[in-house]
This record gives sequence, structure tokens and C-alpha cells, in this order.
Amino acid sequence: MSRQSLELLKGTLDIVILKTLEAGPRHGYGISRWVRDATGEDLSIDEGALYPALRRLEKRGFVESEWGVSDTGRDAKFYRLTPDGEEELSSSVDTWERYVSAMSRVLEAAGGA
Amino acid sequence: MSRQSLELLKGTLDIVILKTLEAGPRHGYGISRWVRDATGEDLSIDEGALYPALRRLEKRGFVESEWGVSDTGRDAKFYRLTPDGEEELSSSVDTWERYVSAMSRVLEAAGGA
DNA sequence: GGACGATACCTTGTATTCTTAGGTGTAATA
DNA sequence: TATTACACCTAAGAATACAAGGTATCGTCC
Repeated sequence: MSRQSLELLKGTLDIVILKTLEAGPRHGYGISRWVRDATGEDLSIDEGALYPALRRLEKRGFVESEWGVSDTGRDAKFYRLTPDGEEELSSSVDTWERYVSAMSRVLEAAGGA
Repeated sequence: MSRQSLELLKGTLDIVILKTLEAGPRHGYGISRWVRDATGEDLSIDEGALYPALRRLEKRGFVESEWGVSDTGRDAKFYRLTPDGEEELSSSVDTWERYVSAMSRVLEAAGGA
């Protein structure tokens, strides 16, 4: 039995998606599956969050989409990172790391005055 | 000039507040100041988020409040962790760490299939 | 043949919660 | 006297994830 999946912190879904696309184009369902597998199901993207997020990212110019055919021969919409998306990913990763570092300072604080 | 404060990821404010109270009772304004100082202004809690959050936490039984007098002689509402709050803090820290770890697995992935 | 799960997409609500932008009032300081 | 720090509060808005539903194809198992 695996542990329950964590709820996504609002604001981290985009970075996960962009990162997943860094290795090359993938369709939505594939992104979801990759994240689930890569994290041992600690993270699992709800489809009700995934598809709207992909549209947001496309609207902002961070990804582009194209219909194609999946490994299993089904129609699937493939997303690929744009140059803007790469920049966004890089800057998001920086922000995330800064955030984690700030949280560490809070959580490791001895509770000093 | 210091860098701009990061926007809070929704869901991490509660844990920051609870952690701040772990060392002992504090009033709202003091919590905010402590976090700002502890993180070198990387995190800074907006008052419009802080006060509602404190009410939420009190409603859920994680903190208790009492009016008192601050160091500067002003009226201030002091919050203190309840036993339930300590448990919540501990469990939230676990969840946060698991989340950070899951994100690391995503971000460090070589982009493998 | 039929049921089921996996694949692959989508939408609509709902809830949460953070930011923005205001407001009150006191005290200290420039 | 004007401004800043202290200390509390609220309301409106935006953003975004979850829950729960829907469509359709395909393969597998009984």
C-alpha cells in the first residue's frame, strides 16, 4: 500500500508541468503519468487541474500544442516547451529553491526571539 | 536593496505561523515581524492573510488567543499553540518535507522516459 | 457478447486562500 | 506637526486546485 498522494500546493503545478516537458513533447495524460511514476505517487496531478493548467500555459506562451498520435495509437494533444517556457521554467525553479530555503530558515529556527 | 519578497504558496502560511508560535506565545504583528526577520525578507506575511489565518487556526483549535500588552505597552492579542496545534505542526512539517522531496525528484529527473 | 480498466480528452462547480487595498487608533520620533 | 512604527481589522478580487461529472476508443478477461 502506498501512501496517499499529497495535495498540490497552489502554484507548483506549472513548474511540474514545464519540467516534465523539458525532456521533450508529451501529451497531457502522459505528463500526469510521468509525474505519478517519478514521485512514487507522492504527487499525482488531478485531470481537473492538469488540462486547465495546460491551457493557461499555452495562453501565456510557455507551451505549444499539436494533435498527434500516442504510443497506443490514440489521438492525443502533444505539448512542447517554447523558448519563453524554458525561461519561465528556469526562473520558477529559482523561485522554488529560494522558497524552500526560506521555509528551511523558518522551520530550523530554534524559535529564537 | 533586498530582493523582493516571495509570494506565499497557498497552504504554507499555516505552518509558518504554527512554527513561529512553537517558541512561545506571540501576537500577530510579532509573528509577521519575526518571519520577515528570520527569512531576511524572503518571506513577508501580508496582514490581509495573517489575521484571517490566525482566526482559521483558532477556529480549528490549533491556537488560542488572549488579549495582553505588548513589549511596547500596546494592547495586543497573543496567540499560543494548543496541543492539537503542536500535532498539526508536526504533521504539517512532515507533509512539507515529503512535498519538497517529491518536487526534488521531479526537478532533478534527467527527463527520462 | 459484455464488463471492465486503461488511455485520452474535456467542463462545471466549489472551496480555499492569498493579494490588494482600504480602514481604525496609539505612541514615538523627526 | 507630519511621519513612521505599532497593532488590529475587513471586503473585494484573483488564482488555482479538487471533486465530480462527461465523451470516446481500445484491449482484455470472463
